[in-house]
Amino acid sequence: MKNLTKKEALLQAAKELFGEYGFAETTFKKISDRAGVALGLLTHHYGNKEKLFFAAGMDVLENFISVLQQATADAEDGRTGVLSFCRSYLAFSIDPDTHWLVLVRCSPYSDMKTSEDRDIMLRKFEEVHHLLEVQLQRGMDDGSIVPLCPASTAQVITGLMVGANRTRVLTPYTFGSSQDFYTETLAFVDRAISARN
Amino acid sequence: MKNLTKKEALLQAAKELFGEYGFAETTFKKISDRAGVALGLLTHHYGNKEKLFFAAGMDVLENFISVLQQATADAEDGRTGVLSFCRSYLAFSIDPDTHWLVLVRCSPYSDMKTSEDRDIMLRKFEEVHHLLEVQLQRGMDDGSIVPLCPASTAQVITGLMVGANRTRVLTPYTFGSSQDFYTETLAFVDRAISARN
Amino acid sequence: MKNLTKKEALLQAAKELFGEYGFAETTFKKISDRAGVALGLLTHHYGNKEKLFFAAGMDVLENFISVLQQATADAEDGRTGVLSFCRSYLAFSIDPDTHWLVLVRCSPYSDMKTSEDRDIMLRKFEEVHHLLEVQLQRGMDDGSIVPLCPASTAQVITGLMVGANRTRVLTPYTFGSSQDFYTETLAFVDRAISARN
Amino acid sequence: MKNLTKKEALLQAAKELFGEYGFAETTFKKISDRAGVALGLLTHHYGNKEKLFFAAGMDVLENFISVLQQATADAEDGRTGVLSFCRSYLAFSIDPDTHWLVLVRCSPYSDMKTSEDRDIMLRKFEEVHHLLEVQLQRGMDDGSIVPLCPASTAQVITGLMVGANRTRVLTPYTFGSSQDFYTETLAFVDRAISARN
DNA sequence: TATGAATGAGATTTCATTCAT
DNA sequence: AATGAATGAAATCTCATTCAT
Repeated sequence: MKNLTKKEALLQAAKELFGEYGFAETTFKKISDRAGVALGLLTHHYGNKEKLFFAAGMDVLENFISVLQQATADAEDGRTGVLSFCRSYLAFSIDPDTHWLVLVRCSPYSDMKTSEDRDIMLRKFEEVHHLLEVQLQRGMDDGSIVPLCPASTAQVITGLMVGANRTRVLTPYTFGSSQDFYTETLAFVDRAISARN
Repeated sequence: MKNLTKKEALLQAAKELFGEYGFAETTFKKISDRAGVALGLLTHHYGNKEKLFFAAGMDVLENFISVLQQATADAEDGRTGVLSFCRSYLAFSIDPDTHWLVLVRCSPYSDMKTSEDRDIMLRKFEEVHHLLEVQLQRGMDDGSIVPLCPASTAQVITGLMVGANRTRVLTPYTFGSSQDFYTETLAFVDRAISARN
Repeated sequence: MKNLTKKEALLQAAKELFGEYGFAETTFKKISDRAGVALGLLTHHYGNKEKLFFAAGMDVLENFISVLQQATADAEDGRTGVLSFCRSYLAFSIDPDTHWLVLVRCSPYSDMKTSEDRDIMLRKFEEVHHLLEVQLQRGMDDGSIVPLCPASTAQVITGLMVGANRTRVLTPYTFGSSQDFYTETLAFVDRAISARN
Repeated sequence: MKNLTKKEALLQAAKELFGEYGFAETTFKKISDRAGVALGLLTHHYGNKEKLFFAAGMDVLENFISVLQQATADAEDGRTGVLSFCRSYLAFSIDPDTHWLVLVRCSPYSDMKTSEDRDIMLRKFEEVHHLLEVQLQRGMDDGSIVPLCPASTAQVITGLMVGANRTRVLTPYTFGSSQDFYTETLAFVDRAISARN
């Protein structure tokens, strides 16, 4: 765990702190202290605070996307693929090792001001939508999903993931175990898309 | 429009600026300038920046709740009530006069740090969940909605509203008219809850 | 001397410090310490360091111009007016109460980067050229000055003032008393312009 | 043009950047980037920023002096020598290949703080004065120049060069072609020193 | 209630210089 | 000679909040 370069240690600390305290409440000092690194190294390696913020988010996003790719690749039909996508999405978000919260805070669904860095993330995030859209189309083709518009339904389901996830990680509203809440969410999606026999 | 007390002018300016720029980027100076009012009046009337932020959000939230109350009260059955709730939610969010964005930024689904003010909003927001839950229960009673857990389903649907709304007001992802996107969202909800005959 | 507002005290300290140490070596801390005033007052009253720098210079420039106006107004003919202009210019520059050095450092003849503030000073400085030009024209009209182009000669003479003054206040090159050096300078100008009989 | 050692490339870049942006606005990074050379070489070869600044200036000054030597050596009498000195001074300053601006910024007539490096330049600059003084003395001896004090007149004329040059390269005040302005300047000098018959 | 000058802690960013490789 | 990561002091500027008027 100590075989990190100083640049990597900085990114690691950034993921922890931005996730925990958000952008505004996280200072250069906190980051460099936690990373055990000189203050000036932050701008030396990452240019400025915002770039580091998005670098941290992008790192999580890339891991996230590869998990989703795996999950959808293994599915036997479109409906299963969609549900597997959703299950992995939610599972990733509550895994303490993923630093999910950084991504919540700099994703396109957060309220950061637009910036060049944000635009890059915006485009990267479209890969997530695409993965879902592919499964929806596949489900319509194989008859496991009712007829619907794949593009906009992908947005609706992503929206549901975003909202359910925020309910879970930002609010105190999920009574019962979060497992239950996520199970309900999956059931909701299933009812909305699956072709009944 | 000019018959505002200075205190009201401050709240008005706060709704505009917090909505447009967020909490951190909005300063006392900007608010008092926009309101055309002395800087010191801000603490005088509202105590501090955070209290003003939540006062602005609460003002929007109260309007929001009364719109939702109206919408659900008029419904003929549970399913219609739920759909009416959702339609009003989304319509409110794109009405330029409601200052919806402030609420987005200080709602429980945003990533503000916890504080006394936030807790108040948290509790107020439960009225929204309650309105929806009532319609879900009603729909199960009158047979227009499939059997499900009203409490957690209310959370799931609220989550969907939150996510769909963020997609619409924060991201550039809604191709087609936003009307279309919101229509798809309502159809999605309907498929997930309505009892088919 | 103590009946200064804090804003005035800041300008006073700025004139002293910018004059003595130049722009780069003068810090907010030094200025506010010398003025006995809070650090933040500097941006509160003057916006930023550069604006304060030019405010200090403009203050000196305005005093300078009114001295030159007086000096030229009293002259009996054009040649005397020009010489009086030069004498006053040089005298002003070695009067310890005028804070001349600030002006040297932000005048158009210094090497500050262009900025909005600098442009204002640039235009103000043209009043100096104009005063001199008027006397040159007058001298040609009354026969005390040889025929020449008043506009460009005004620039040449101003240039000479700038250079002689810099020799005097920035370099160690003026052997003999500076009085002598300035006397030589005036004699030089006189030889270059006066109509001999 | 590419047959520069890294040390020379550094000096070249320094002349360009210090000339264009001044001392404070020029950073090690900009210099090493422009030179295409590692950052650390700067201190390695030149010790520190100030030494590099003056090394750049001294390089220009040495070229300058040899041009002036040539110009005065060729003159047929003292008056012609002085005018040739002035003409060469001004021509050198507008030749784009000489990097004149660096010298403007670190010459004794600029407002750099005193330092060991500056003292060296100060002494070197005296050679310029000396060249001029020699021609003045020669002109008095050969009768082409009116009786005057050579030492202080050399200072006055150098001052005029400094000021005229600054008018030309730092201010926007020279209307007409700069050629015209420099011609006027030479005529002014001539009137002030030449013995009329 | 109303004003805006005053405060100073704190944040980000810059950058000359060092040094291990 | 050459590299560029690393350091941390220092500078500018921001801004919520206080307070005298």
